[in-house]
Amino acid sequence: MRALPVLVHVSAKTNASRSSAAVEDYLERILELINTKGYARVVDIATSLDISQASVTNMVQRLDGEGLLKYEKYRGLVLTTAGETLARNIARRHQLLTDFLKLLGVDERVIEHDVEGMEHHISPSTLRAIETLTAQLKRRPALLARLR
Amino acid sequence: MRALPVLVHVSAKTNASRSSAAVEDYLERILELINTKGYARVVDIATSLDISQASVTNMVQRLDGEGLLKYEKYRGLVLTTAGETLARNIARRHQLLTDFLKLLGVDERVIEHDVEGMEHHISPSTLRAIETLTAQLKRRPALLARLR
DNA sequence: TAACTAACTTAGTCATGCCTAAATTGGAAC
DNA sequence: GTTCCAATTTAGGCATGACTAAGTTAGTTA
Repeated sequence: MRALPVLVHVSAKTNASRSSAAVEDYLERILELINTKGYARVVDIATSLDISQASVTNMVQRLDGEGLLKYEKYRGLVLTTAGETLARNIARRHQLLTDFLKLLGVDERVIEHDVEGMEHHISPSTLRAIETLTAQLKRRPALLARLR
Repeated sequence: MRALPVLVHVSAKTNASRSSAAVEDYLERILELINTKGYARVVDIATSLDISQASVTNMVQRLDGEGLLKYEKYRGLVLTTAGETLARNIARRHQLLTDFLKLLGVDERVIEHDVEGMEHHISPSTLRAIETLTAQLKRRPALLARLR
């Protein structure tokens, strides 16, 4: 009697768990819209990200397929628990990076540009390191003064 | 007699001057290969970047078109002055970011991954700020010790 | 309830940057 | 000089994520 074959190491990462930069941008903005306006329609997302409504419809359908939000044609969308958790993490990362660069005296416009580019490529451990550094810097005004 | 119309602010950025992440990756690696092996063939670049030779041929032809290197079919390539200058700047940025994260105690593997992702999105002014910060940190062992 | 219109969806296209498979080139060895 | 073969190029394709144009939906207003 042979042992049954066993699936070793069943994908620790599901398809949905590795999100692209575009997916992260959408989720981040959707959460922000919901927090400020109370809702996020296709047209709101499109305006906010400065892309076409058609592109947003496509992506929103995809995010629904990935279980990050619930979407009903013509009716609107809400983030799922998974989607909201992910969006919050993305937003937090964005905020931490912004705070860090602010501390260094980088110009606001440049901060926005750079953070939007960088944020999708920063690992949790790097983020933690920057968080720690930021905290330490905040209590060293003398050092901060030297950074300009 | 009317004044002639004048073109104000003639594009400070030529087409070639805004390089994509892919272009930067290629230039960076080509310079590195030339510095270590003395040359950079299509096959070397392909192996080093872990992409196909066909893709490298395409990109190399494009970089030639953009004036960043001189390429002769089947014969090889050399960086132009513009290409080498750009490549050096990219390499320097890469090094600065690596040094910075090293100082924070981030794991080498993570540094490599994150720097490769981030480097294409960092403005000169942000880079300068990080450079200054790194220099200051280097002379504060007590503070550095706290970052772990 | 019929028309209007903002919001939305569908269909088809494009650029980037990668791929594989199938030629082609040219230097080395015979 | 032929043959061989590693390096290279060409041709054709694919995924992502954007676009425009054209058609659909549904809430509002007359």
